Amino acid sequence: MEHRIERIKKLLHAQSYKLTPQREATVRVLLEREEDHLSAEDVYLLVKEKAPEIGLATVYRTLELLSELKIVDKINFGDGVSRYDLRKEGAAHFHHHLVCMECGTVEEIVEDLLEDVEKIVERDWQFKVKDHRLTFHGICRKCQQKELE
Amino acid sequence: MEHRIERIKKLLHAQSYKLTPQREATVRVLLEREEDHLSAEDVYLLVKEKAPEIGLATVYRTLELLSELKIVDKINFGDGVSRYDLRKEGAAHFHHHLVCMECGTVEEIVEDLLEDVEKIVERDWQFKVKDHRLTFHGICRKCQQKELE
DNA sequence: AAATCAATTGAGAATCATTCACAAATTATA
DNA sequence: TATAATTTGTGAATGATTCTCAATTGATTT
Repeated sequence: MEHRIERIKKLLHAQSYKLTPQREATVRVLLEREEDHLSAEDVYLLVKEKAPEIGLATVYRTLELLSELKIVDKINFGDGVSRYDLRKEGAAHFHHHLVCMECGTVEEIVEDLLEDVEKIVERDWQFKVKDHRLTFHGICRKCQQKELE
Repeated sequence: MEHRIERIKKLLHAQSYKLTPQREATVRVLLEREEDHLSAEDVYLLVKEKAPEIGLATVYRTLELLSELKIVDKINFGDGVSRYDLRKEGAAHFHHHLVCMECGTVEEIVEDLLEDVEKIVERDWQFKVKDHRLTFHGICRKCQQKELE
């Protein structure tokens, strides 16, 4: 954990940003809840537990900054909120998501899976791919089992 | 065009919804601007040209309805607006998008491309895929050429 | 065609997420 | 420690979307 904070600190410093206590608290929340897909509001409430004086705008600003530095990815599952997701250590690409239409659970897929597709897109559309967003909507394992009962 | 309106009319009637003049005007705008990715506001302004009395809320309601009936897909490219995109005739799946990070242009890919990936997801994650969203972010052909100049 | 009932509409208010403005506080640096 | 630049908290402002509700429309039955 500390190691990852250090790395993020360096990334910020490289662009002459500071890792203020507020930013650190925000990053810690993201690290602790890495599996989740927190909205800015969610993050705000969790950070408030560590640093009650923090303001919502600061959380937004921090998330925006981390997003620009590609430390987190901003995603949108279609409910009117942006969610923020830490990039995996050293991952070149954004990971994928499985959103269950029944229960709303979001699973992550870290595997790339899109290498071939990207090659086709680059070749046939002459589009230089820098990043991607892939989300599957469907029924998760648990809900499939429930349906059988 | 008339043929597609008829088809949509039937889809609505099948769920006992009416194709009111306002809804028809909205659908016509979507058909005429099929290549674009219009926001609700965009649609509103265009519909207003045909039917000046229409209200913004009605456009939102219509788009929401068409979205539920899977006649249009609601997408979000990360600027705070939802965009609405007509499904291709008879397409089982949503098409993909190429968003240029330079100029913001959005190209469409109608080809499936994800068949193999979906098989893997269904097999390895036991997730029953119903739909997907795939967007590539990168540099379009035109902007690549500009960079060389 | 008139009566009826539910669906739909327009207008504006309300809500919600996000951004902005700005004075005060903090930080790194000289 | 003084200085300058960043960052912060607060509350107000914005912008997209939804809600409320009375009025209108549309289909259906007589």
